[in-house]
Amino acid sequence: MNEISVNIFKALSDLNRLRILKALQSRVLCVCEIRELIGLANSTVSQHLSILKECGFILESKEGKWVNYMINPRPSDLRVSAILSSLDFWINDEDIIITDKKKVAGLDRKIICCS
Amino acid sequence: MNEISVNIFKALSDLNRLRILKALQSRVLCVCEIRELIGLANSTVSQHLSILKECGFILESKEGKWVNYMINPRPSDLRVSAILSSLDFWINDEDIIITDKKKVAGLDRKIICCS
DNA sequence: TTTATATTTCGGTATTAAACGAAATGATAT
DNA sequence: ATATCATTTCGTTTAATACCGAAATATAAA
Repeated sequence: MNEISVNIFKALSDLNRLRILKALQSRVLCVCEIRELIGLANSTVSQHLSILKECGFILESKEGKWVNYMINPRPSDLRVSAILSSLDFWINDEDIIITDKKKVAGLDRKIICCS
Repeated sequence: MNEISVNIFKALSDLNRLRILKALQSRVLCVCEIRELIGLANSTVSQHLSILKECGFILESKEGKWVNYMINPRPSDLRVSAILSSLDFWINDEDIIITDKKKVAGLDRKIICCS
């Protein structure tokens, strides 16, 4: 990855991307589930995910027709891993993120998708 | 300041602001000196400084007709102080920042200003 | 193979942020 | 008080980013 510092901060400079990172801290999510949580179009969510992926914050893995996204457990960039290993320190004061946390538990892709 | 996380990352998501932070790591600078280093208009530099100041990254102090800017030695936000106390860890891979470091030493407000 | 579902890519619009110069402000010196 | 210089604020233009819907792609099921 070898991202330059400004790109790392740019990736973190959008509230919706911070919401996604924090949601993925709870568990693996597919695009549909994230769209449901955040309330943006699928295509927009996909775009945000690709920015986070590009910097090494998250990984994707295919499972049938779904694409699962998860926090990268072993980022090559030390700054990215520093952020990820202390996510609660860096991101904790936005009301919406606290609300999201509760909602993530109730998300079920069997219900959300296929609609 | 009690800044929310996304604002902190937004403040860091511009290369010119990172350049300013790193330059202030070397020493206190006035707006003219920073304008000379970065190559932007005074008004633009002033705007960048106010964004960094708003988040608590830097402090200003007036000295005659000059306004000196410096790294905030005691930021109230833990995230801001975490960034500032490890600036070399967070910001170190942009070529221009390495170039800037050499130039800062040669800046002299007596020569730069008053022109 | 056709159909259905999930995701990504593309093209375009809307919002946000960066940049400038000019005018206004603040401070010092004449 | 007037002039000068550093800085900030204001109004505007330009560039970057966020967003959407439609079309394209990929996988799975019928």
